[in-house]
Amino acid sequence: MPALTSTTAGSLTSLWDRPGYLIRRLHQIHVAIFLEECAEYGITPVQYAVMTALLNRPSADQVTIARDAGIDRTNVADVLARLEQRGLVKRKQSDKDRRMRTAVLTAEGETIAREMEHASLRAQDKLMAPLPKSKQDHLMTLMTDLVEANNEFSRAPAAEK
Amino acid sequence: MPALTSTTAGSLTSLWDRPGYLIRRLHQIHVAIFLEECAEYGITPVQYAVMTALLNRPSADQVTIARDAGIDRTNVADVLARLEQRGLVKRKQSDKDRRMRTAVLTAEGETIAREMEHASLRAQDKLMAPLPKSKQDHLMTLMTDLVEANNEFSRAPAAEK
DNA sequence: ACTATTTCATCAGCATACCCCCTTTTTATC
DNA sequence: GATAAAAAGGGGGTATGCTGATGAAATAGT
Repeated sequence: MPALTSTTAGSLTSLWDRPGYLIRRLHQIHVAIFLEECAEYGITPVQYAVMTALLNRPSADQVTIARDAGIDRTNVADVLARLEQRGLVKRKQSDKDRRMRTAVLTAEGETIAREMEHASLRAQDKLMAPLPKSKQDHLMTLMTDLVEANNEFSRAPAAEK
Repeated sequence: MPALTSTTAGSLTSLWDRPGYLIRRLHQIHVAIFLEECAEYGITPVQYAVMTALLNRPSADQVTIARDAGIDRTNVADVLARLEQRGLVKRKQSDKDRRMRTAVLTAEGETIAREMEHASLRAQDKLMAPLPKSKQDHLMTLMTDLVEANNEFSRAPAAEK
């Protein structure tokens, strides 16, 4: 570790030496850029993740969506409720297991999800632009390794790739 | 693993290829680990960032704290209110500028802030442990570069190191 | 078949994080 | 000195993310 320079008896640490700080700031920045680039759709990053999960696996139940998108179960229900209110998603009770509520994208929801790919790619590019391509790839690899290795520590452990 | 392969024309992207997804997950995981390691103190990562900022710069006003800690200024007010309620922080109106409310750590707040350094370092180590030291440093460098370069895009642009 | 456990969903509650708008106070400009 | 612009703080509102509790339904073990 970069050696948290202890200046006084109480070692005043710079926040910039803390991985948690950098991760939090990176998250803030990504959300800000995403919302800006996708403003015309009024869709948040998490909503987009849920819609992508539904694109890949239609009629999934909420637990499956949570695992696919790496989102907390209780939060998935809230997100789906908002998407349903906007007419982008339809939910119904499963016939096989009446505890489950499955969700599918509506025609409009699917259209938006597919259209948003361009905007979301713009947001990615804008976020990563300060790094040269090789370093972008390196960063992706490092983050992937870290997320995979620590996956179980989160309340919302994701399904594998 | 189920391998969500792209089945139709619409190039279904795996969430794992998106930097935003990895950053969000990394953030989730860090928060979870931090809360676990620091459970005895009942302090959140953001609260700890604010307390660190106050350790480095006592009697700062809320805007300065926001810039030091990289937190939205409306949020800083909420965080300070909670810390004040717990007796870890004291706020008062500035004499020089009566618009400002300055904050200082109480004796208890300062004690906790200093004691928590060990727990927070444990959390850092646990988060970064899956990577060898050299890659940890590399990741820190890449994240720092990205945050510095994109700093202005965030709603809460931080002060420089 | 019956009980015990697990699983899925929801609700209430707290903390973060941001937005917009408003009031108060300070500073800048004329 | 009056007025305009800027800055600090707050309130209200929305979305995310987690915890804990409750209830309903399915499954496992006996």
